[in-house]
Amino acid sequence: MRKILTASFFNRDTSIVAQELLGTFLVRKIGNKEIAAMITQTESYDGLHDLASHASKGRTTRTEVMFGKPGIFYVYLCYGMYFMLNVVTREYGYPAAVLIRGVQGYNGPGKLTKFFGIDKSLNGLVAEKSTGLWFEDRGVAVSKSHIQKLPRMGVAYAGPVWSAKKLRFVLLV
DNA sequence: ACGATGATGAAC
DNA sequence: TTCATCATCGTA
Repeated sequence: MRKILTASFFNRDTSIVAQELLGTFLVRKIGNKEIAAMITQTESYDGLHDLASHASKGRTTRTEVMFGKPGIFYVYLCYGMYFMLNVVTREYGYPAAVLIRGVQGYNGPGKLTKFFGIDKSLNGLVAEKSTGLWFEDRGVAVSKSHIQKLPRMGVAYAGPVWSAKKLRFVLLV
């Protein structure tokens, strides 16, 4: 079973999407080469009130895509070196996204984007086959007991309340 | 524990 | 136009 995830999958509660993304595959096609890896770690960033989210600063040139349609990519450069891959969730106009923090074999968001050849040119594009990067449900069953909930990483600046929230989801293998 | 390295947003 | 800040990683 191979089902490509579309807008209706992403147009839901952000932490539900973040959890259901675990066990699905991130697929990248460059030319006629196709690579895929199972997603094992995600983080949820939801709404203007979430101080850890870039969108908490409001609508800016950088955060604009987070207000966009569900199922588009939000890619940005971090620490001048690494690209971060996010997928926009919720309805158009509501700022929310899921950070793809790790796939099987490549933990760490900077490493996985390097491995998949992801850069800013994908920012704002729809996750579908024609883009060359999309999400696929390959029928891996993930039970709730195999999902670990932890605080998000590197978000101490968001203050004690928001940095403590368990919005990082890890798939136990 | 820390430096590399550059886009970003806010202040001036 | 300048400044502080950062959703990281590899080397110490």
